[in-house]
Amino acid sequence: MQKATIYDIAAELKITPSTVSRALSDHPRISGRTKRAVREVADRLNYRQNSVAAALRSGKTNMLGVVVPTTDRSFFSSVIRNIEQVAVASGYNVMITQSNDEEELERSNIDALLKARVDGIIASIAKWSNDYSHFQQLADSGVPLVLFDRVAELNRTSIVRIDDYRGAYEATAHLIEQGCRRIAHFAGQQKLDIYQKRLEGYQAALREHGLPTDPSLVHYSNVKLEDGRSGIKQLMQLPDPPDAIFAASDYTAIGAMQELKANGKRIPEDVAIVGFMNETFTSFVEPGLTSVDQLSENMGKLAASTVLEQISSSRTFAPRKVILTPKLIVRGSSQKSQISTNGQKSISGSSVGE
Amino acid sequence: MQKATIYDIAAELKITPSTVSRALSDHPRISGRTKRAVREVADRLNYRQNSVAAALRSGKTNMLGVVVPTTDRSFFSSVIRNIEQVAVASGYNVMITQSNDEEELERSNIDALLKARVDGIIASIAKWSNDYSHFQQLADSGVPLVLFDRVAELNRTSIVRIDDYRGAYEATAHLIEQGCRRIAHFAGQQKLDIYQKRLEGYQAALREHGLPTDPSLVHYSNVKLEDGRSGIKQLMQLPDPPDAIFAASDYTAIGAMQELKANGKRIPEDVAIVGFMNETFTSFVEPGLTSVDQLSENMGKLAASTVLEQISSSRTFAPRKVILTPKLIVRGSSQKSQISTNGQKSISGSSVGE
DNA sequence: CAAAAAAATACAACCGATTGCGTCATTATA
DNA sequence: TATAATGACGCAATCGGTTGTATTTTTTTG
Repeated sequence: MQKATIYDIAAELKITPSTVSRALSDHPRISGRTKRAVREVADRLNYRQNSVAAALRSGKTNMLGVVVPTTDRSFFSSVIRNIEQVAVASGYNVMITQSNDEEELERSNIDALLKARVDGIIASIAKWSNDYSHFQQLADSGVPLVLFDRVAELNRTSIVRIDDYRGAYEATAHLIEQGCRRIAHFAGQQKLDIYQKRLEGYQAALREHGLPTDPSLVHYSNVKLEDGRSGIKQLMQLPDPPDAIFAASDYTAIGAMQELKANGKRIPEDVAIVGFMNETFTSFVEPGLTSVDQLSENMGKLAASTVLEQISSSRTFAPRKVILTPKLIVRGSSQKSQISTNGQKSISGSSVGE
Repeated sequence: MQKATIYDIAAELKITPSTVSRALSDHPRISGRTKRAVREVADRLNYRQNSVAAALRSGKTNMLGVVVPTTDRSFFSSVIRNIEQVAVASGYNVMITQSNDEEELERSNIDALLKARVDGIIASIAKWSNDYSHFQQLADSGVPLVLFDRVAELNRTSIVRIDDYRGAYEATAHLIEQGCRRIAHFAGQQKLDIYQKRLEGYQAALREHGLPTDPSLVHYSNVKLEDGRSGIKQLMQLPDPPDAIFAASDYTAIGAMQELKANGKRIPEDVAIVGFMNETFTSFVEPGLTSVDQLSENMGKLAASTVLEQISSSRTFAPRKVILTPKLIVRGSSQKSQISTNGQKSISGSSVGE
């Protein structure tokens, strides 16, 4: 039993395929009687439109391509989840590809998406990509492109990100408010803009609160859990060890927390900690890890709606920069003064502009 | 600047599109000289095959469809990650859809995948699906179908799952070995086979170790975190409260852990806990949560390779049942006797059969 | 009731590859 | 040298819809 086509329906009703096609898409110039008849037969034959054929002729696949470093980090999977929801609501499907943070895979993923003729692409740049020419080419070739979180300033490219600077600033300021005076920073790959901004926000907060910015308190790494542990080992050997840590990633923060505990340090009394990302587990550890929430849901939804807009207004579209204001979720790991007991105090807000 | 087609290449070289097509696909009956010339022009024109057109003609899209309840649970996102890896290695792309555990969305997702003419489908059944006819139809219509984790026994359908019974049995037996005698079970929706099997494994372990199976110790829920908390509240009011919990989900286990701590109970001394799923956070909480690992990586890889095989051996394929043996990851939450200090003791193995 | 206007449907090209088969040019064989 | 056997490529149909335009049918109008 082959799949039914519009030709089968047309033959059965002794009308032409074009009429069937129009009837199915509710074209105004087809009579109600014909439409009903067509739908009836279509149902009976279990007809399902062949989107491949439709895409070939119409030039629209109704597919969105997504390139992320990996799907199994809760931040990315949450973004994906929300992209998919928005896409489906607009009749689009989503193709997911992973770069494993490698430039080569990133390139070949883009290639595959281009071959599949997706209508638009949403991506977050691989950690080890040195060169963004593949993205720039993409954008220049007219494919709507939206970068999120790990972005780069490219022509014809929209961006959805959080204000990393501000997130870092607020996190650091929060630690200062809690009475911390020697605050260390676990920084990420400075190649990525997000980690640069976080470092800058951290430094600015120190300066504006009249604290010195001691370079020996900044520890650079790949922000994995182990990096947090080794970072602490180093820092604790300083003549004047830190009384707080602001980590650019929750994983590093957790590693730091584990190592500190192993050394008998109390958190937050001896060392307060703030992470970044607000991963699921932050609320499960003890004490709860204060963290900067990246608004993955909004990010996914905005990335999707932006690329959809860009698709529909094809030529005349001005790339959009959306910068969300992250939200500091305060938990036990940083709360020296017991101001609130519910364990969640937050600064928030979000802005969309230029 | 329009996208280049094989016609453009053909025109430039004064040969026919069919020759170009064959040259690009390295057809043996095209001369090396022509192939080189074609590739050179293709590169220069930045040609990229239009897979939509190729798919229409050849009847193969080289796309796999995936239906999961959600992408933002680490188990599913890990499976997805591995599916994608295997798929890409074989020249396939992956379309992801989410059912949100709803039957209606699950149906419409399948519909979308069918319209897109994916070559095969990998799915994990939605929690609230009462009726699996949409999957059976799918399989009957000849689309290669592989179900994983949350499976159902359907015709023409391959299955990749873990031995939930055994996982539960080992988990429970482990608790018994640790000296626990009143072991409660936080069970999931019995509609789903996986939760039934876990309950059965739990009961079997009790029986075979000469322990009574007390129905009041089994608490049914949707296995969310809150269900763990409320479950504990109930159980602790029993005249003879449990000294151990085997939860069908890590989330419930965490909830239980939190509630127990809030009541001043020590873990594992007063109450030992074992979860199921081995989510990332299990190693971050304190004490570490002993859990049954579901081998998400293997599951993803096997699901993908199975559906790929099924695609290539289309007609003659006998559905395969793959049952993986889960692995109990022992951590602090269940370790009363301090046998090993590394915090990880495990039973393991994996079998492929039937 | 004939002509004009509107409504409904038919015709046919097209999207960009793939592929079975036919054809011509070479080379090998007798 | 005539003929068979290869090799290399061209021809044209095809996949299943979509869509601009032509045509027929129906309704409206004078």
